[in-house]
This record gives sequence, C-alpha cells and structure tokens, in this order.
Amino acid sequence: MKKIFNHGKNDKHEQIIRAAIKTFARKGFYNTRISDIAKEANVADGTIYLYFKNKDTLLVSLFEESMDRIIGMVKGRLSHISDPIEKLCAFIEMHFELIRKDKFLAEVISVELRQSNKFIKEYKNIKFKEYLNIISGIIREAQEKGRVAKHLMPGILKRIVFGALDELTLIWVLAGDSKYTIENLRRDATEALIHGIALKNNPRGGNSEDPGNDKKSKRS
Amino acid sequence: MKKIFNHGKNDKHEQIIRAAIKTFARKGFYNTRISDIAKEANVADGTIYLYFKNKDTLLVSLFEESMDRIIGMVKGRLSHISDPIEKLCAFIEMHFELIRKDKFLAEVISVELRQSNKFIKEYKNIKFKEYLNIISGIIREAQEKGRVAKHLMPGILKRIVFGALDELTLIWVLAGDSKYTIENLRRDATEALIHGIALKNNPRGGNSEDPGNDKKSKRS
Amino acid sequence: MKKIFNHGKNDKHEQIIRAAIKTFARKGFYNTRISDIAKEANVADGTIYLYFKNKDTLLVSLFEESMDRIIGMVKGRLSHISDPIEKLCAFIEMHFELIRKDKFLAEVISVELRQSNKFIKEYKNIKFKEYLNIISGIIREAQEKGRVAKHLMPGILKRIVFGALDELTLIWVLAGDSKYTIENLRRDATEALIHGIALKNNPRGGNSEDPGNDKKSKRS
Amino acid sequence: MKKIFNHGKNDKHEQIIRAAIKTFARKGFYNTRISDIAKEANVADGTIYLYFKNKDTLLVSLFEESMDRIIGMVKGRLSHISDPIEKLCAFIEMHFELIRKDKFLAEVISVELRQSNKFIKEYKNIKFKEYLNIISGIIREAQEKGRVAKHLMPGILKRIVFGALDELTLIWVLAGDSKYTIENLRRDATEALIHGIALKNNPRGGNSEDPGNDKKSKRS
DNA sequence: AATGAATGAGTATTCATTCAT
DNA sequence: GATGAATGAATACTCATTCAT
Repeated sequence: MKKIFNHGKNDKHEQIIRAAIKTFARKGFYNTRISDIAKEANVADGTIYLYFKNKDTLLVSLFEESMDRIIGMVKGRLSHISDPIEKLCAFIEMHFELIRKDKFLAEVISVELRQSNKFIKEYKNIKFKEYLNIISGIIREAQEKGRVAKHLMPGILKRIVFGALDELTLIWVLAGDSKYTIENLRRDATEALIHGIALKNNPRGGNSEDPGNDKKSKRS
Repeated sequence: MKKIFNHGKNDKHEQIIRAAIKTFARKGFYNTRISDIAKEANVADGTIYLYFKNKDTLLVSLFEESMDRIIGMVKGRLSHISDPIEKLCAFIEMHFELIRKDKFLAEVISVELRQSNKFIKEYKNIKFKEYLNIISGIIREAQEKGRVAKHLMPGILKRIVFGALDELTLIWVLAGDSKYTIENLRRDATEALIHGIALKNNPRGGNSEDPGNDKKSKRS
Repeated sequence: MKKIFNHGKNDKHEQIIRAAIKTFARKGFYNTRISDIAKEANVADGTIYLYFKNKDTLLVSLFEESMDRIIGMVKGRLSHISDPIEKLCAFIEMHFELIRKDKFLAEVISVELRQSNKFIKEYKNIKFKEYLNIISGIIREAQEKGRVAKHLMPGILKRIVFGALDELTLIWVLAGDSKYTIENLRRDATEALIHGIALKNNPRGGNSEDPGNDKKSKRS
Repeated sequence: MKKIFNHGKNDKHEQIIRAAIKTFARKGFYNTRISDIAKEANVADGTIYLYFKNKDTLLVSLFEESMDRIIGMVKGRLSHISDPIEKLCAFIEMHFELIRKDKFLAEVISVELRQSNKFIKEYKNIKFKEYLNIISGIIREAQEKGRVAKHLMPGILKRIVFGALDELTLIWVLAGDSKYTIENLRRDATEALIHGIALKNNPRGGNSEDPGNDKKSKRS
C-alpha cells in the first residue's frame, strides 16, 4: 500500500544506497563494514541483505543506479544542443555540476570504480561505458561535421576527456583546501581539452604540423 | 661481501617487490594475500616481514621506489630538451614507454594508487606529487616563454595531462584486446592535449572565443 | 523480554566464563586457545568476542566477577561474627570451602593471577586488593581489641595469611594425590597462623623473647 | 683451553642465564622473545640454542642452577645452628637476604614458577621440592625436640611458611613503593609464623583451646 | 519485513627454531 | 663455536552472511 506513495522507490533501498555512498566515500569500500552502512542507514545489518545480495552487489547497484540517473540527465540536456563542440562544453560543465551536487557519490565513483571494475566478478560496468560513449558520440558527430580531426580515434578521445575530468574530480573531492574552485576546474578543463594546452597562435606556427611525432623526427 | 656483487640492491628485497607488483596487478591489493606474494617471490611468508613492516608498507615502498626510478629517468631525459612544448611531448612519450616496459607496475600505480593515497594512514605520497610537478614545471616554463596561455593554472593542467594519460594507461593495461596500440594512444594523447580536440582552423572560427563560457552566456 | 527469565545472567556470558575457567585451569592462560574455550562453551569462536573484548579481558572479567561473588559471600558471613580471631578462623575456613566448591576457579586464580596482575595492561586488580583487605580489616579490629600485637603491620600480616592459604590452595588443586584433605589444610593453617608454629609453653621459654632478632644479636 | 680458567662455568652460558633472568623478570616468560634475551646477553639468537635446548629449558635451567646455589648456601648456613626454631628464623632471614641480593631472580621464581611448574612438560621441579624440604626438615627436627606440636603436618607447615614468604617476596619485588622494608617483612613474617598472629597471653586465655575448630563446635 | 545474535571461514603477523656460512 | 637470515607453523580476531524470532 505504502508503495503507492513511494514513487517507485523503496524507502529502505534508498536509505541504504545513500548510507553506502556516504560511508564508502569516507572509508573506502574495503574499509567499510556492512554494519557501518547499517548504522548510517538506521537499519539492522540483516536488512541490507533483504535489498542487496551482498556487499559487492551493493556497490554495483549504487553505481548503476547513480549512473542511470546521470546518463538520463546528461542525454536529456545534450539533446537540446546541436553544435558538437558546444555539446562537449556542456558535457564538461554537467560533469562538474554533478560533482558539486553529490560530492560523496563523485568520490565513490572516482576512487572505488577502478578497483571494483577489476575485482568484482562478473561486473562488466555497462553503465560506465554508456557514460563514456556519450563523449565518443559527440566526438564522432563533431568529426562528421568537420569540427574534430578525423584521424583522432573517438575511443581514445573519450578516455582522454573522461580521464582529465576524473582527475580533476579527485582533487576537488579529496582536497580539504579550496585551492581551486569548481569554476576554475571547469574553465581550464574546457579550454585545455577543446583548444589544447599550447597556444595556437604560435609565432613560429610550428607545433601543429606533427605534434605526435616521435623523437626520431625531432624538429630543429 | 656478497653485497659487493649485489649492485646496491638487496636480492630478497627486489624479489619481493617484483612479486608484489605482479600479484597486486593481477589480484588487486585487497585481494592479494601475503602468502600469494611469498609464493610468487619464492620466499617464506615471514621473510616478507624482514624487509617490510607490513602489507601497507610493502605497497608504499613498491610505489616510492618505482617512482624514484621513474622520476630520475624522466628528469634526466627532459634536461636535454629546451623547448617546453617538446618537453611535454617527450613526457607523454616517456609515460607510454614506461607503461610498455612494465605493464604490471603501470597497472598497480594506476589502479591501486588512489585507494592507498586515501586509506593508508600516514602516507602522503610525496613521490607522486613530484611526478605531477614535472608536468606543472614544464607548463610554467611554457607560460614564461609565451607558449601556453598564462590564465591557465599549471596545478590544474598537470592534473588534466596526468588524468588523461592515466586513463589511457588503464585501457592499455586492463584491456585484453589490442584495440589500440601504445602508438595510437601516444599520438592521440599528444595531439589532443597539446592542440585540443577541436580543429583550430574552424572556418567559422567561433568556438575559440569563449570555450569556457558558462551557461549564462550562451551564444545563440 | 527473555532477559526477565534470565535471572540477571546472560546465558552465553556465563557459558563462556565457565568454559574459560575450566580451560584456563587445565591448560593455563597462555596455552589456551580461544577456539578451545569456544569448543568447551559450545559456541563459535566469534561469539566469544560478542561478550568479551579479547582474551585478556576474558581473564580479567572471569576474575572480577568471581571475586565479586566471593567477597560478597565472605563479607556477609563475617558480619555475623564479632570476635576478630573467630573472624580470622572463619575467613580461613571459607577460603578452603570456596576451593572445594570450585576447584577450577581456585586453580585459575592461584596460578594465573600473578601473571595477569603483572602483564595484562591496564589491570589494577581492585577486587583482589579488596579480598586481601578483608584480612587486614580483621587484623586491625583485633589489634584494637588487644588480640593481636600492635607492632605487627596489618598490610604484611594480610599477605602472610593470604600467601599461606594460596600456597595450600595450590597443593590441593595441583596434586593429583589426596595426601592432604581440605580439613587437614584448614586445621593446620588455622593453628599455625593463629598460634604460630612454635609451641608456646616452651619449658625454656626462650624463643619468644625476640623471634625477630637479626643475626647480630645471636644468642649463645 | 680457556675452560681451564673458567671455574667450570661457561661465560656465554652465564651471560645468557643472567639476561634471561633480567628479561623474564621485566616482561614475563610468555612475553619475552628469545631475541630479547639474545640482545640483553649480547649474543646472536642462534647462540642461545648452543647452550639451551629451547626456551622452556632455559627457564628450567635458570631455575635449577639458581636453586642449586641457594640450597647449598642455605644448608651450609643452617648446619651451624642447632636449635630448630633458630634454624627456622635463620631460614626466613636468608630468604629475604636472597631476595634483596637478586631481585630479578626473586621475581622470576615467584611469578613464573607456578606456570612453568604446571605447563612445562616433563618438569618435576625437584629443586623446588628440595628447598621446601629444608623447611619440613627443620619442622620435623623441632617436633622431635618438642618445639613444634606433633599433630601439625610438616608437609603442610612447609607450604604455609613458603607461601607466606613467597607472597611477601611479591610485594617487595613488584611494589615500586617502599611501603615496607625488607626488615619489616622479615620481622613480621618471623613473629607471625613462629608465634602466630594472635596474642598468646590473652587474658581470657580462650582462643588457644581449639583454634582449628569448625563451625559446628562454636563456643558460646 | 525487520532484526541482530550467532556463525566460522579467512589472514596478517609473530617468533621459536634451524642451518648455511 | 657464532651468527642472524630464513623459515613456516600457529592463532587471535574480524566481519560478511545467515536465520530464528
């Protein structure tokens, strides 16, 4: 009965997920006890097993449900933008907006995802790939529209973009200090990724010719 | 006496570090047993404790010793290059070279570093910061020489570069497939980071004006 | 709710204490494994840690709870006796009665107490001092009533009495043989401690003059 | 060759025994590592095994060699005394003299002997029995000479005397404070054990009639 | 559904003892 | 004899998971 007013979300399920995010963020997956989460969620230890098969599954569920929300939001917003470069800027902006909105979740995803990716059996992490593929989709669209060089591989570029954003996420969530504002991070990330670190109007104009040249083709 | 022929390295110490790298890479820090490492190193479990205080310390030592070697090598090579943009290209190149040379170590650093950074008490990770600061050093030099825009913050750019490289490291070490070659990764990373994802000679020339604009200043 | 029918005692707590007493008595504290106690108590190893912080604490709890009961009983019974020498006799009698009633506990207290006293951190052993102070209380009362020489120090006498009883406890609990009955021990302990080893009606009357003389005042 | 000048004692053997006494006294047998003793003795860990079969044996050897010396000394001195009560006084005096001379050894014997007695396999502790039998020998002699009541059992009295002295040893070696001097302890121990705690010249003369009476024969 | 007491498999670490040098 | 590096058996304690209530 009460489910009717539950908007499709089970109260306890949500409670536990929130408690897990907070606790994993604070102590890390391996240093978090099920009882820590239960205490944070104000439920009994055993109750967690009514909603999640085990500790691994809890992390996976937490991650997938969060990514679902995020992906939906991001795709929705991008659908209103037509210019692919603008889309990329918007993606970056949303990434930092999400971090600001849910610091704990950002921390868990950024810090715990790699481990779980590798060591939780059977976990293929489709959602994360879907998130990355939003980026490569934008890149491909940009390449078709002549806005991104065709020889750059979207599968690599999406990782470059995500890697950069993820690393900036880390300094934001881990640093106690406020050395950089979210806005600083967003602005530099956008500019550096879109336009590159090097100034284009290089008087010598040289470095655009073969930026990827190896040492055998050193320029004079 | 026998130390004379030891090239300044303790045999068992090295043996254990190598075994730890291999095992942490394969199973992850938390899923690796001391006995796994001992077996891989062909020593008794107890022997590990003659060389390392505990499991945490083993990871930290492994990391610091490796970074020492890497930092020394990278700094040495960069000292022969004067152009800062070339230095950055060389840095990227060396990063991938190192990954190719020691895949296991690359994996451990890429996957385990974040966790250990946060959850191993007392670990401040000076070496990692030193590695990152090689990048920001190059950036600053480039800014002084007018090769990088002065409003970009070196502390952020270094993270963008490292984040991108680190993410590419992951796909190389984790992917069983050979979808991308190290050369692919290096070339795209160099080009994207140095010159940006977007084509500069954009006929409309538009998006370079304010790539970092926030949503309040949306262009029509 | 179920606690109401528990007579104020937790079942498992009691089970474990009893098992620990039995096992410590049989094998000694340092040679007893937690799993030995768990097996004797018919609980899982981990269950012991639900009731006791660790092995040391288990010994301390065992000791303190037992001493509480004993001290209560002894004080209760002594309160009905007015003559201090009779009190001392009653104390001695109760000591042996307790030993007979719980041989295992007597053994643990007699054999393990010294070690734990010294080597278990933070353990000040208030209860044991309280037990000893019952004796010194009786002595002081006797001194006030002129029944015990005032120059004897109660703090020393209490140790002499306890030491003698404790040593007799040992031969009773450790000796497999029944060379001496509890009644033998009680009778001789009472007589020797109250009246002394030497016969008083010594015809020569000599040795009572200065029993505590040092070697410098040797009699011819 | 050097053994000739060694007076039958091996240097290292003595060094190790001394180190063991000191270390066992400080940390207890079970909390002492062989390496602690080796360090204290300025020898290598392995060297200890050239002189003693194992850790248990070291404790036993330490104890037996010490007791041999003590028994020899005590017997020698007692042989010059004819009066048995004087002998007992002398025994008590020597006991405290020994404690003063070697506090560490006193502590080890007093604290560790009970445990080892019970838990070191095959150890029958002949020497300790011999020491106790010096006391019962004196008692028997005194009984023959009419100085000690014949109904008191020498096997029990020897334990009463030893137990009292041992307990006083404990307070002397364990107490950091100097609440009681050795002389206090000796004097009170001698007087209490020889003449009893209760004053003999009780005006009412009552309590000497049946000090060992049980509660069934309570006097009015 | 919810609880939380009970379980017991799992493991880092210690340290007595050995033995090649 | 002397060494001390190496060994590996031994164990207290933790914590994910279960299940009777």
